[in-house]
Amino acid sequence: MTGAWLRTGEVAEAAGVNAQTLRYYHRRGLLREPRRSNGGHRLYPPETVTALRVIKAAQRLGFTLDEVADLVEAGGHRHGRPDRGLQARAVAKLTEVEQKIADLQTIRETLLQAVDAGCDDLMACAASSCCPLPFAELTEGGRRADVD
Amino acid sequence: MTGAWLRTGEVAEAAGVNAQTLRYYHRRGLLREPRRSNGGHRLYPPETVTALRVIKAAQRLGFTLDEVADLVEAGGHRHGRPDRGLQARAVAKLTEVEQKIADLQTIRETLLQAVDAGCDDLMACAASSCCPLPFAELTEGGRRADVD
DNA sequence: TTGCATCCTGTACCCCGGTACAGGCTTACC
DNA sequence: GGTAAGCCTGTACCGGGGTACAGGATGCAA
Repeated sequence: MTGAWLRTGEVAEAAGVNAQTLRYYHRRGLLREPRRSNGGHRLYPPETVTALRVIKAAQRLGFTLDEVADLVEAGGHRHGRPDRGLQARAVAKLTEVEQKIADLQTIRETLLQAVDAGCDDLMACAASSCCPLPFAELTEGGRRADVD
Repeated sequence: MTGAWLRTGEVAEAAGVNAQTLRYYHRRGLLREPRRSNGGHRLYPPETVTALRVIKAAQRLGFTLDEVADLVEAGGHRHGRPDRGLQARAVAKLTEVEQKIADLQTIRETLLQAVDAGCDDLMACAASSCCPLPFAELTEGGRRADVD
């Protein structure tokens, strides 16, 4: 089973990422360093392409690269750990995503109101209070802004 | 009318921002440079606090600082320009926000499916295709990812 | 006048997810 | 064995929105 090793560029192209990104993921601990040729060139097993697709999928689901690194790690040595990573983390991420959707919907409402009100100069509106824009600090009265 | 000038720290505190942020906004063209004391200290009119609140409100609505700078500028010399900035831009931003909501809802669905399916190791799932996660490139078949 | 808080400028740094470049070595093919 | 494409390393840079720090000048009150 020595016929299928892939070089950096081949892996990158197959997974649809930049070759530099591979090195970056090694640095970030998302990919293990593969074996090397005598001359020092990396030689990847074909599964690496799958690993990259997994990483990209997780990113699309809103996980940061640090979180992805955790997930991969958790998947790796999940040999009887009580952790059971993926489920719990997916649920947590789901909550985050739902919060973000709610936030954006608030923003949407506000924009709609602003358009309806037809105001045309922010400073003038702020002065005359004709405008429904939330000039007061939302971040103190409502939910915290430092969360996202 | 010379009793109400505010110093940098006073403005910053009244508006709930860091004093350094004021300098940053000057650099970005979001605030005009105010008058100075003999010694070179900035002396702001009280409206500056309102201006800062407006900027923060616009940010909360999803405008970037560059966009806010445009909006402020447009509001300022809107003396017969055909531009009529705020309305058009608010509508455009509304579209963006709605797109983001739609994207997040797709992500939400996918996460829900992943949780339902109960898979626990990304790599294993990717290999066995038991898992409903979109490991293939969504970004090519579906909507473009370079938009946001 | 002295002392301390505040302010000034310029510059560097932070996070995040990469991307680019320089200068040199390896591999693959003819 | 020559040559071009590809790969190696280290380092610097991008954008977005700030924050921090150094070293010096001012402002204000006692």
